[in-house]
Amino acid sequence: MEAVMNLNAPRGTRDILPEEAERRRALERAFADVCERYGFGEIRVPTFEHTELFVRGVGDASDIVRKEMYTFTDKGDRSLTLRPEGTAGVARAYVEQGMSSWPAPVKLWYNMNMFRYEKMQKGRYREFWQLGCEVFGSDSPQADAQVIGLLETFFRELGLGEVDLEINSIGCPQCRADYHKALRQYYAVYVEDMCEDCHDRFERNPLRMLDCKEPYCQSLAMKAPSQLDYLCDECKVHFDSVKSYLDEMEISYRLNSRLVRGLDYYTKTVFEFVSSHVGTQGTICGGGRYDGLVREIGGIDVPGVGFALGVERLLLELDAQNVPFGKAQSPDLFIASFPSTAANALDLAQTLIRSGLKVETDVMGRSLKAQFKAADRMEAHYVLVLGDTEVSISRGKLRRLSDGSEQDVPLTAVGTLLHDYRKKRSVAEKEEVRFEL
RNA sequence: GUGGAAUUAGCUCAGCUGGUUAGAGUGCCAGGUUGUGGCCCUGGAGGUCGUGGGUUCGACUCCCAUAUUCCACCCCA
Repeated sequence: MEAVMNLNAPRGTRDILPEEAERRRALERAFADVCERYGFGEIRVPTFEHTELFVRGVGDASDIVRKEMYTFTDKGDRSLTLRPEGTAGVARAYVEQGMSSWPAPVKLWYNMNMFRYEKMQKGRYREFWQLGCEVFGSDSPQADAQVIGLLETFFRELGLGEVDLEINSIGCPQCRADYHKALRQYYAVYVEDMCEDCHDRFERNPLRMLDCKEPYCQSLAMKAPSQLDYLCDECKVHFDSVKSYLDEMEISYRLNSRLVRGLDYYTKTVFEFVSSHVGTQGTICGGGRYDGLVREIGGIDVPGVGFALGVERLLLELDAQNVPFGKAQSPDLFIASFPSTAANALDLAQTLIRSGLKVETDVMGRSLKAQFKAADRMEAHYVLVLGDTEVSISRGKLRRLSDGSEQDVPLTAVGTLLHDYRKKRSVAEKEEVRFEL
């Protein structure tokens, strides 16, 4: 009966250790910074919402709602669901907080964890993080172009290359209905011979038949009618404008008439940033316009456009492209001490750290030699040996680990010197030149 | 949800067709002069071989279950 404790993190969840946390923090900061420059404000919404919100918002035809939600009943007998995506919750907040009376457009960004009950693969987790933006209140193609522009800026500032932008328009409910009809008409004669999944898709969501991987289905998809030919005038003009704005901003994109979104709320513009490095989960970022969403969840008729960016996939991509990003900074100084000077070391470290430096001291009672090894391992820039002599004359030798050079300095000058060194380092880094001291 | 592969020291992995005290590299700790790192040398700690059953004289090696990961679908960030 006594079961052995399962020490594994639950399937699809993971521990984020300091090294990765550091990179994430850098990523999140960069994103927040770009968003603020584009005039977006941060929003944080609850981790769980009433299940009904996602069923209505994301759509009961979507896979997310049909089989991937973490739904539970609380003690008040309410059905709640851990958010599987961000937009529905943000849209709910928009309605509940009366943001429709704010000066339009309302531009929000978020950084939140999401939960989807899915089978694991690289770059696909049951708890994962998304960075996202939403623009409420503008039906202008300028808004579509601006969120894409924001992403382009973000990727550029990260130093990320080799991600492709794909765009498409899936029209509005009216012209999409026409297109669905046309698709069904086209597929009707073949459907018997198509794969099992496509039988289901034919009934539920014919758009999906277009990106089926089965050879036969794919051959049919090649000749299937294109959504773009069925766009109504308004949707067509909108899409053309989006494209021309992108052209104007010199953002390259690939038209993909078979690009579909997994969530039901999308209208008109849809887009993805894809990479070839993340395995089958090549989509790093997905987004689009969702003009019907706010009304669908019970608000007024407000247009919206936004995107969600997968943090784990972006990190994989940064790794794959060897983008140096968010590396922890090494200590400015390691203070080596002896039992008799431990207190002095702590005190000096305290002072220097308060001045803004990163300083390490030994708390393992190690030999001097071992302290040097430790300092070397953490790539400290300098080591100061603080022994009885140094304490009594208030001077010490500051040793630079990169070349072993030492200089004799008053202890009171150490802080200033190190700040000075640090400044020179950062300047050198910026100009990508070697610096001499 | 479907199909397949993997799981042995902190990490990356050996371990032949089941046979005595389970290995390497790396990392970690310590020593190689009594106050000085990176190289080198030596030593040490660390594994109930994912977990639970079963077959067997005997299982890390075979069988079953379960957990986790990975791959292909599905789908998505």
